[in-house]
Amino acid sequence: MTAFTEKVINIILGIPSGKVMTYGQVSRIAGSPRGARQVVRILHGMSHKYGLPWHRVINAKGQIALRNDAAYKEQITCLEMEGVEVDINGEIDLAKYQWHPLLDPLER
DNA sequence: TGGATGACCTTAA
DNA sequence: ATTAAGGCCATCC
Repeated sequence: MTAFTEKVINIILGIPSGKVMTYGQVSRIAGSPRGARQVVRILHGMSHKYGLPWHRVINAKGQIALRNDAAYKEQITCLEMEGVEVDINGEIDLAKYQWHPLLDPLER
């Protein structure tokens, strides 16, 4: 387990209900500008074991990155249950629901 | 065009 | 076999 992974996990765990974050944002805060894919990997692979709120992490477009899988619908259900308005196409209003963890010098 | 993004695939322990 | 870390490149705007 690397510091990067821990950071990512910590960030994800820090996302409150009703809020979401993007891969790029998480990866940037974690310290890797190009590490979005690792965030993806961590979510996909480790969330299952660690019980991370993977459903609160979406892509930078404000949409569900998943396809029409069961997980896709599951994520929408979870998000709506938390109060996040999810469009029929899986689009989420980042302006309202994107979570800003701390003051990030790297972000923005 | 160029830059940012990514729900994977591969290798290592 | 399982679990974790790492990355480069195609795709979209």
